Amino acid sequence: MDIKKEFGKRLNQLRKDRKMSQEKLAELSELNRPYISAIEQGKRNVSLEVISKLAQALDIEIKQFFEA
Amino acid sequence: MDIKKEFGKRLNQLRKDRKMSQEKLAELSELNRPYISAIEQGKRNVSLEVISKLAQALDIEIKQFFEA
DNA sequence: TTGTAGACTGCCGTCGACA
DNA sequence: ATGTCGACGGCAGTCTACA
Repeated sequence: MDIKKEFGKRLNQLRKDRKMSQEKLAELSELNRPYISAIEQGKRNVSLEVISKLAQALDIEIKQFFEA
Repeated sequence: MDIKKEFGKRLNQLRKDRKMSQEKLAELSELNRPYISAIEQGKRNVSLEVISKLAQALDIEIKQFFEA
């Protein structure tokens, strides 16, 4: 499957596991909410720095985005 | 350390482990050589699709970029 | 073989607004 | 709480060329 869609699904999963809203994730990651929405739908080709910010916000290591 | 620098160092390490030139890596990943050079020096904020291409070229999984 | 420069196109990431 | 739109500035990624 497309890497963007995979990443988006994983992000959505990790966020929901934490019962966190897109709004809250946007705040913690210092990104904006519509952008988080698009990422979770696999519409955006996010950069390393965005991946890093999201990992920090979710309190995980980057590699966890790419593990089952 | 800065995530871009970390990624660059790791890419350089993985490439050299395989005794591969930047030129060859550029060819396999369908990127261009000057760009590979900049990435390895931590100057570029690469995207998910580029990370994916580099992983394929090196025949590794993406998570290996983010493991020690 | 690698680093660097300049110029270019397209898209990332932002923001306000509406459903 | 989430999806979507439109407009925008800045930078990702390309290419040629030279050290």
